[in-house]
Amino acid sequence: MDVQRLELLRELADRGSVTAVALATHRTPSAVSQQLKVLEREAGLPLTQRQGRGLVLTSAGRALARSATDIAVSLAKATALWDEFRNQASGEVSLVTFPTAGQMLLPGVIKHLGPGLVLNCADEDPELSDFPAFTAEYDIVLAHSMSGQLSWAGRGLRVVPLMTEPLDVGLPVGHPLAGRAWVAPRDLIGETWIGVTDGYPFERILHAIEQEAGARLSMSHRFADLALIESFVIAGLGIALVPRYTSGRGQPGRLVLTPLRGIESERQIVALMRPDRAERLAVRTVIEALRREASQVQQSHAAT
Amino acid sequence: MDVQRLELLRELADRGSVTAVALATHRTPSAVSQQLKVLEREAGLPLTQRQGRGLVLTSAGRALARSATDIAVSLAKATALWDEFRNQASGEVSLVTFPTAGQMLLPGVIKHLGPGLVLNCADEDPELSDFPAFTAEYDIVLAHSMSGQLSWAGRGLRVVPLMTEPLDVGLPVGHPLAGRAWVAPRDLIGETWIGVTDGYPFERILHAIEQEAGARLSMSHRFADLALIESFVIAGLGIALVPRYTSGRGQPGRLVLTPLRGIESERQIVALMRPDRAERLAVRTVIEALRREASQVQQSHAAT
DNA sequence: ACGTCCATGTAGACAGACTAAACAGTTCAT
DNA sequence: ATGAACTGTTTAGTCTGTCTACATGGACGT
Repeated sequence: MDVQRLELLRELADRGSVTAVALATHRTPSAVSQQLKVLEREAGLPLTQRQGRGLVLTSAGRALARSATDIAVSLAKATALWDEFRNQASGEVSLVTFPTAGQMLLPGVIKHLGPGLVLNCADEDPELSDFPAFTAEYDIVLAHSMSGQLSWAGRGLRVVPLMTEPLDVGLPVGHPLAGRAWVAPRDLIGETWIGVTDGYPFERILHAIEQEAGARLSMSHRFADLALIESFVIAGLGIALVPRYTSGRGQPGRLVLTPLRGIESERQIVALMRPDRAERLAVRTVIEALRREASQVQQSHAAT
Repeated sequence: MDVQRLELLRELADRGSVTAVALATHRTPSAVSQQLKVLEREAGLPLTQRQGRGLVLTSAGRALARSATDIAVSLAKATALWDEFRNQASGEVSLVTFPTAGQMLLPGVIKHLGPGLVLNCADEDPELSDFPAFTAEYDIVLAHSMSGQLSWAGRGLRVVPLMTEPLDVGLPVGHPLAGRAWVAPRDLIGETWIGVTDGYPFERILHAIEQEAGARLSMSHRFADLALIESFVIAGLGIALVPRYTSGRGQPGRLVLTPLRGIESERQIVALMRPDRAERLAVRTVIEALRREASQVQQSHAAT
């Protein structure tokens, strides 16, 4: 029962193909296949099964892969303890984010990171992305979900809530509602909306508004990029739901954010991690920095 | 941070010398030394330190060895889960016992053990033995202690209580006290005692009797072997404290066991294990059998 | 039927952990 | 004081095991 081999099985469970595992672990597919074969012989019963041209785990294989995760976690815990002992958060940490969260949090985080800790960031369009899948590739995945709704529970991932960001109604200067301290769903009937592509949390809130107001909303466009949506709103082509902390940066003063009452209108920004990676000291350090930065952003907005 | 190397460090912590580790792991001392050197280089700071002609762990080394134990435990847990999955308790289990407990429990345990599980037993004289030290060599160590008093707490060992066995006063047939249902400490003043060698739990009870009765006891001999003590008692050379469930087998009917009241007179029989070994399915199975057997012995004596 | 995508065999190269033997320091006895 | 016996370490060389490179054999889509 070699740990390395078990790790390979776990990777197979995460990535779904021998080739992907080989790529991720800097090996040839042949090597992976051979090691899995040895593991299977040691285990005493089939762990994998051919399906089409691919390979899937048997129930036994999944069970063993779960155990492999436990081992990986306790191994990571041990090395983290060791790093604490020497108090140095070693190594590199990789991170993916969706654009707005990255813009809001990452610059501040990277500035306050100690030396010897390298944070490699990347961004990924949220519309077409399966956030949990990225945890195989990156140490930390910044994702968003509706409040209360844990879309990715039960996959065995570590979920750390970072902040909840209100979603306001974005209005152009001069709009009839632009002077109001807040608006209710019924105020919004008859407006033209700039929508976002499917899969966004915004979507559900719009439906909730429709439900509450008792009328359908007219949706004129569908964009993924926030800056694009904002420019349309500013141009008077419609109104939109926009995240409070990350809106209006491009053209300050020309977009009016108005809170929406009567509906819980917010998105939750969380960090997703594979449990073993979550234990690494370097990763935990970054997570801590993210939480500090998030609460700071929230406070600075509450003050104004 | 290789697991095998960490395991070696852990063994060093347990056994205290490179040679001992080499012997236990079927390697040459050279191999052990080399691997420890590699580990030290990986760890980044000294783990061992020469002391005299031996080698001791630094505080850093001890810390890392502790982590290594955690890893070993979770690894053992995983393989145990796997064995459960295939429901077969694989492999061999080694056990040491002091003579009386072995005589009382082991035959019954071995009889009811399933196939494919081999139990290797050995006995060790309890007088000169440091029970915890045997956990390095054997999977299960049967040890005894005074009730309530955990002589071997805090060493990071798993302790499973098996039974508490009363210690009665052994009298020869025809002794003035032999007809009594029970005796109190004051009844025992003036008797000549057959003692046991130092370190035995018996010792403390004798002291307690002295304290309670307010008089010193005269001790004529000191033996380790129970059968020898019994034969002296039967010969009328003195009386002795003997464990209730394992006495009088050699010459039935010639030794009278009389309960001692007014003093807690019992010994606790426990199983000692290294935490990682305690997780193995085969080991857990044996422990379960031991507990069953122990409670059965206790019940059968309570019935008479 | 073809090329493409998989996983898997086979042969050989390479790395790393081992043994054997010589070495160096400490302890203890004579 | 000196040698014998014990530590752990170094060196050189062997060997096991994991890797790569290349070839093979199915499964899918066109």
